[in-house]
Amino acid sequence: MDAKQRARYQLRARIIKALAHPSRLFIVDELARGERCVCELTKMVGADISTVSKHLSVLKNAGIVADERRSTQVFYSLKVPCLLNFFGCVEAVVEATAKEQLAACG
Amino acid sequence: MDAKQRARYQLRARIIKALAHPSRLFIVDELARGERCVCELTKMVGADISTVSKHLSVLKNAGIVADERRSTQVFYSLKVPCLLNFFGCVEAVVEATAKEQLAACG
DNA sequence: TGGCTCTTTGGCCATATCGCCAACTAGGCA
DNA sequence: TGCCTAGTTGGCGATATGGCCAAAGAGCCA
Repeated sequence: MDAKQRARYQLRARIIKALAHPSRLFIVDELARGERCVCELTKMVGADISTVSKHLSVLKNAGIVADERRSTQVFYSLKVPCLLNFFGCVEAVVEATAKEQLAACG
Repeated sequence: MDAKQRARYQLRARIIKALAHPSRLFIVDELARGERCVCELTKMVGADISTVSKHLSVLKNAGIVADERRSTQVFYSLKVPCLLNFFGCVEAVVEATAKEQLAACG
């Protein structure tokens, strides 16, 4: 792995890392249904608004969501719909793992 | 987000988290071409063998790779080929972000 | 301007991650 | 058995992450 290749994988990892948190996954799923303001997401996630705001900035910095201020509210939207296909795959891993554990238990 | 839903997103996040590291992404990419033993991956990654072994156990615990001992070597293989589609999407984010930055620079 | 709501940022602490070294285990072979 | 290579595990220090509270911005309206 040379320097160029390493830089490439670091970029990718940064994006995936941004998705690697339950609250952020939930937010992406929710934004897939349409734009939401921070206060709406805060209620749904059930955490402090500052925490949710930080999660949103992580997603924004990774290029996954976009933000738009309208009067006093900031609305976030999903920039990358193809991520949704990925979740199907992740779900497949979840199910496969669950099956293995069931099998292991007899 | 109720307890059931939260557990669901935690499972997904655990899998995504396992992918959220440059070396582990590289390993997954490499395993997509065929199985590799730890020593081969160690050479390619260019880190300590203990470090690579730990990365592999992270991927294994997430259900992403499988391991098989053959004599003194342990071969790892990819269990979830659909992840490769995901990388295409991640790459799209990388490129979109790069374009934005170029545009921002004029 | 002051006051209000919505949102972001800074600070702090607890916890998790990463990478190396060192020690240990597994299997092959003389 | 002893010795070798391949791999895993434990431990340590450095660094990053996640959550809350408190404080600061941003925009509206009186």
